[in-house]
Parts: sequence; C-alpha cells; structure tokens
Amino acid sequence: MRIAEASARSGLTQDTIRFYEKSHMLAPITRDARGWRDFSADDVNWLTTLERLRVTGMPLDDVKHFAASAHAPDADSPAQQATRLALLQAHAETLAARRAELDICEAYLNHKIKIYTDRLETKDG
Amino acid sequence: MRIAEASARSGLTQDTIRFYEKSHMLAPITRDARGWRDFSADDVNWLTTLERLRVTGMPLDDVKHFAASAHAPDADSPAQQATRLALLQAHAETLAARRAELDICEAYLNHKIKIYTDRLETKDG
DNA sequence: CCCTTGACCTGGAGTGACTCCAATACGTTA
DNA sequence: TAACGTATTGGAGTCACTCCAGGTCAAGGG
Repeated sequence: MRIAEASARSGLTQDTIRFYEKSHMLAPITRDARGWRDFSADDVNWLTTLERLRVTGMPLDDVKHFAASAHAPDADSPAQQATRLALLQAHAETLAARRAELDICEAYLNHKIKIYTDRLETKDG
Repeated sequence: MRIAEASARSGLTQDTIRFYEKSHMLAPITRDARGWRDFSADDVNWLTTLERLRVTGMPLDDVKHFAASAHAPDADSPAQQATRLALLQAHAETLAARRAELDICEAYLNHKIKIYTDRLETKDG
C-alpha cells in the first residue's frame, strides 16, 4: 500500500513516517516503479507499534534501540527479547513517575481554580 | 536576592529564569549596581507559580497570557481573574485528557511486557 | 599591584521530535 | 494540452528550553 494508507492505518502522519525512515527506525521500505514507498502489512504493524511507543513519549533514541533489536538477525533470541523487555520496563517506570507528577499538578491546578472561583463568587459580598 | 537563590527557591534553572524574563513573562526585575538581577519575595512567588504551570506542560503562549493578566493594572478585577480562571480550567481539561491517554499507554505497555515475559519464561519449554 | 576565582551578564547556537513548505515528477482525467 | 492528485526530496521552522563563548566586576591571595 502507499504512504497515505499506511498513515491512515498506523495513525502516524506521512511526514512522521518519512522522518522515521530517514532516522533508520523502519526496516527498508520497498519502492514501486515510480519510486513511491510500498508498505507491506508487516511494515504497517511496525508503524503501529512505533505509534504506540511515540504516544507514550518514549525518547527516539530508545525507540531506535528498540527498532535495532527488533530488526537484528537474531531478533527472536532470548537476549534480544530481553533487551526489548528491559526498554519497555524502563519506559513503564518513567510513565509511572509521570503519572505521579500529573497527580500533583492536577491537585495544584484544582487548588488554584478553587481559589479563583471562591473569590469570584464572593465578589459581591 | 540573586538569581542563584531565586533558582533554588523556585525550582527553575537560572537559564530558564533568564529565558522567561526575555519572553516578558516576569514583572520587571530590578538590577543592582553591578547590573545583576535582584529578585524580591514576590518575584520568587511568581517564579514558583510559573514553575508549577510549566511542570503541567501549559504552552508558553498560554503562560504569557496568564502573566499578562496577572501583571495588568487591573489584575485584581473580576474580569482579569475570570480570564486567568478560564486559562486554568482549560488547562485542567487538557491534563484530564492527558491522564486518559496515559492510562491507555500504560495498559498497552503492560500488555507488551506481559507478552515478552511470558515468552521468555517458557523459552525452555 | 597583579592574578585568579566565582558569580553573574549577553547574544546566539544547539536540541528533540516533529511539522511544514517549495520545487519537482508522474499518471490520470477533462 | 492542461489541470489534478499523489507522491518525491531537501531544507527551513517550531517549541521550550539548554548550553556555550566571551565578557564584566568584586573580593581574596601572593
């Protein structure tokens, strides 16, 4: 399929897909007679995985390591799988930390909002 | 106080404080005879507020509007307070959305992690 | 008196992860 | 033949910092 469909299916923009290809995060994408990219179903699955990692905010350097491991000749060896698992686990920890931060921020914001609403409500008192 | 102490108290780096000043997000900071910034307690309170907004990921444009309202001559008027309240409420909504996204991402990550751990555990079977 | 140290100053370049744009190419439709 | 739609490329722009080179100034040490 062409880049428009790959984009629609993976949720990544066409620009982001091209950017990921430039950054060596994809297996080589074949080209048709016109020089247009021709994505396989596997390619789209990989793009979808990258999209999920991206939404979680995993740094591109980590995504690159993940990609390198997944595209290595021995990608399915226990060692490579352990490498990828370690990346995912480390990232899960940063997400947990971010959630904690988000909690604090929400509490702060709600506190501030309450101060403002209280003040505005009693402006005639 | 000087910038080092303002930085320590507010949690912002010295570079970020200078950047915020350049970007007109602070009330004018007085300078001593040497030309060094001299922060008042009020200045530091304001920096601390900005740090909280920053950690929540409020876009700088919004923070600038917030700052403009807080430093307006009629900053304490109901209209200006309502302006700031609206900014905070809008931001609280984006935080709620981000939390929802984070939930989905954590679920996805945990799912992936489980797949890997299961596969590695049974590698000898 | 000079030298070093340390805290600060400035303008400007670099970073990460895209995102947008101009110029170009090619096949199809009117 | 011209316009249209879909793609290509390299490179510039964006956001929110972050870092750096080169400089000033006051105090302390030899």
